[in-house]
Amino acid sequence: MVARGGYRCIVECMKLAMTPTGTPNYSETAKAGTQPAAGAHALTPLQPWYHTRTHNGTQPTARKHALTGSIQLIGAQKSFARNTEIYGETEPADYIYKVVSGAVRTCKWLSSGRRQIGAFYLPGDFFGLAASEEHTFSAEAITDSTILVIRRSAVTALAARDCNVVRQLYVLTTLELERVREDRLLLVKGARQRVAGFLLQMASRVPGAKESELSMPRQDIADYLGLTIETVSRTLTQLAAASVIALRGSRRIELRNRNALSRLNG
Amino acid sequence: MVARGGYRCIVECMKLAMTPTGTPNYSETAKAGTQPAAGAHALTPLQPWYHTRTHNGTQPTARKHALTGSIQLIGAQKSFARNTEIYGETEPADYIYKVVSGAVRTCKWLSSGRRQIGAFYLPGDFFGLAASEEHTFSAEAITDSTILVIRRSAVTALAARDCNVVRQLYVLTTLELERVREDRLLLVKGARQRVAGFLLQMASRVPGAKESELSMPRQDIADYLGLTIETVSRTLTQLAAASVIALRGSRRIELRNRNALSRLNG
DNA sequence: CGATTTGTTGACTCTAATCAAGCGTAGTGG
DNA sequence: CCACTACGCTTGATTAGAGTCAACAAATCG
Repeated sequence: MVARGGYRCIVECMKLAMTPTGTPNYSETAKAGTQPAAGAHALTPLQPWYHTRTHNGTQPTARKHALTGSIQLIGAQKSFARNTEIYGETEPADYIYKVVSGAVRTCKWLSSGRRQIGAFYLPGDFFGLAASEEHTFSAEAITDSTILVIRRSAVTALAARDCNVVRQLYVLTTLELERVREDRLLLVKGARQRVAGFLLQMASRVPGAKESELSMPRQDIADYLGLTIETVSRTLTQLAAASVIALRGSRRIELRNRNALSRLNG
Repeated sequence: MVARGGYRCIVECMKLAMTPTGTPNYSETAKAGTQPAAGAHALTPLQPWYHTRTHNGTQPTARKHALTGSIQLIGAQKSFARNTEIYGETEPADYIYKVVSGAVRTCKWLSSGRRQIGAFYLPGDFFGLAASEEHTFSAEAITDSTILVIRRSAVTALAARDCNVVRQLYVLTTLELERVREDRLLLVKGARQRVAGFLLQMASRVPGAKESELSMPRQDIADYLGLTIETVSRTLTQLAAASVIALRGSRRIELRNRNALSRLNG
């Protein structure tokens, strides 16, 4: 293993490109999916795009609305075990993905040996929406996950016929852009602020309230925030000492004082 | 003035919202623009989206191709003096913008009094493409600039009729997303790496080669990289001492050894 | 149950922030 | 035209904060 905390389990059989038939041999068992009312939102009308606020995480489910309906139907579900690669950093971007259950991280290896995590994706989130024909990040399952895998060419074909598909892709990308921009701000702050911001971010994305179940280990948080695992651990301990949060086992964190967190994040 | 290096020149007459006629009273003098062949790219066909590589800055002009043609025509040019605000952080996002000449920064004020710069925009670049109906960053002219100002509602109307417009917006946003993602990586590295990465980034974006004319002052670079002005200055001095770069006046920097910079950036 | 991974804590180091002068150029007015 | 001022930039000394190395504790897995 090259560096601490990294996984490179290259499971060849999971690579998605080029099955003989042109269609991946995934079990098409159409499970209902965990997210509520998939397909219920039909095609968004034109004007309301700009009214889909993400902003301060006040609408945690905003990203889950778009690209439902038709696109959902052309995908196939696939299971990925913990720490297995969904796609590699330089693989052709032939598919787009949607998390049905579990959690996914996208990451990149810096030549320094450090791993950087680009984003976390939770149930309902799309990922793999790349600009180029090659991925610039790799994607890995954090926990055992079920992923909806959608052929990009199918989406493209759909888009050629149905303009609303393009529109939905646009909305999706725009929201992601907004999120990444906001996210970038985290990294210019101190360790306490980064951790505080991260906790708020995650809390705003899960439907449940106070008790936040983080699906990722400390190392992932560290690599996401550009900190070391030690600093993350220490900071969490500090926050717990100040009873801003409470640690209930390593993955379960209760936010006892969001205002204090927001103030820190400021 | 609140903090060092900040400008908040709120020139009311420059605010873009709500002129009585519904059209801003900008001089419609259709200057040819500085970028070559604006409008020459017509409407991009469907498939080639994914072949528009940005990747390692090998195609610095990639972002300048899209959204030409029809959309260009519905905009009006407007001049902004150095350090004036183009739009504010919470203003309604009624317009989108394209840099014709000059340079623009988008920024945000953190409650700590620090200013964070989100991005720099150079001639040919679009900015103000927000997801929500309100801007989350403000935009300011770094130098005296000419900006193409386009009513968002006009774009929306166009998009309703012409599907290709949506497609172009999508491409534009996708490229921006890719860029921001890449950019985020810079901020997890050390000071030397950040500065090196920044220099390469800027160099890849201007058409000319070795001699890079940075349009922004040190403070802007610092706020962009999440460093202090002192650290930026010191780092540049160091790089110059190692003759990786050469400083010719504070804004003019020659890259003498790109390989070394890339290695640093890695 | 032992073995291995994952998380916490401590001591020390090193990098970048902070505080504080000093320099150089550009612009202004006598 | 030159002195004066202002601003942007550089440099130095010190400090705070995160990284590193190392040991240990806790949780998880087979």
